Amino acid sequence: MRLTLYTDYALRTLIYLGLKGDRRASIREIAEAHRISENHLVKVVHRLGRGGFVETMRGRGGGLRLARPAAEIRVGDVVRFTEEDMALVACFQPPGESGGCALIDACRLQSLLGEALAAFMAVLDRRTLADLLAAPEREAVLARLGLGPGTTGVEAPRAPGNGE
Amino acid sequence: MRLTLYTDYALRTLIYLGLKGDRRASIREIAEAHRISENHLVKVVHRLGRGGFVETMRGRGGGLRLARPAAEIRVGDVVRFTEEDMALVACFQPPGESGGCALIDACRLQSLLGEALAAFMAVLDRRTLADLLAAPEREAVLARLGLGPGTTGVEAPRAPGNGE
DNA sequence: AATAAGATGCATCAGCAATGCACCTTATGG
DNA sequence: CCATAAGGTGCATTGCTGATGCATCTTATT
Repeated sequence: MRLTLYTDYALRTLIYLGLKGDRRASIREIAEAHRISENHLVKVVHRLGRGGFVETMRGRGGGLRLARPAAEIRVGDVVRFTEEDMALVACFQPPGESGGCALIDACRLQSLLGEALAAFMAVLDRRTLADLLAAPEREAVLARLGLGPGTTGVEAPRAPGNGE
Repeated sequence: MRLTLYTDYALRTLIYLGLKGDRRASIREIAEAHRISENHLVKVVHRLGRGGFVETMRGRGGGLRLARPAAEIRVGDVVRFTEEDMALVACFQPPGESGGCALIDACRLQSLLGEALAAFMAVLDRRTLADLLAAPEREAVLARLGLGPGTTGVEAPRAPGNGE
């Protein structure tokens, strides 16, 4: 029972962007900060863009940014969006000659697992990205990522006309 | 986010044994009924045996049986036992030179996912195998599996001296 | 003994997540 | 208007590991 790395990367990217505030970040920057595959991250970011979670901008000086305030991005929505297969078990196909679960009607397993999954998601739906950022060690991590108040070492100057 | 087939088979095996009551079933019989790999099922059953969920008996006339009444087998315990990896996300390794999540201290993701997982398991812990067997269509499935009152076609006669 | 069951270890297969690569599109800046 | 820096897109490849198959052993019944 695991979430895919895809979802993992998506959440980490959103957290990174949340920490960064209104400044844009490039995919490369995020990939290097987390030491993950840039190629893979490209796809994650793209999908997050199409899902309305981040706002991407092409071309020079482009990059990405949260499309909405962190407090309005529910963790559950992100997981639901990035995690494709939430089936938990195979149990497809009606019973018959070509395989399939012979118990399908009798066993309440499907509904039980569905109920459990709902409970899982309910917890994630109660929290937003903002909750994930509200940690006591926030300052230390900002510094470690080079995102501190001084913002040294990161070549992403405050975008003009985007002051919040 | 999926459970392994391993867990799936384990649950289906227990359901089958629960439907069969005090009569023993062979691995082959269960594999054929569900049209799944006998080889794989062998390992599942063995593990269920070592976990105290089923009682196996070697040799002629052997087979397996629930080790405890269905009402005393909690679904959550089965899943916990058969599903090895309940980590959900990678996020291991402390931050440092050799990879690892740089956000590890700041992000509350770990604890949030842990909370969600607990909610998931709590639902499964509220139900026992007996609950999974209590379906209205029970009779129909018994017949389909050849486990009906007549027990025709299954060469597993009522074991002597095991009347409950 | 013969046979029918489970026990066990090892080899192999296969699906798919993960990654890499090539190339395209878009935008900014000089 | 070209160079460059960003993201967009599709396809090829890799690699992990769950899943499967095979061979052989042990145990128990008849």
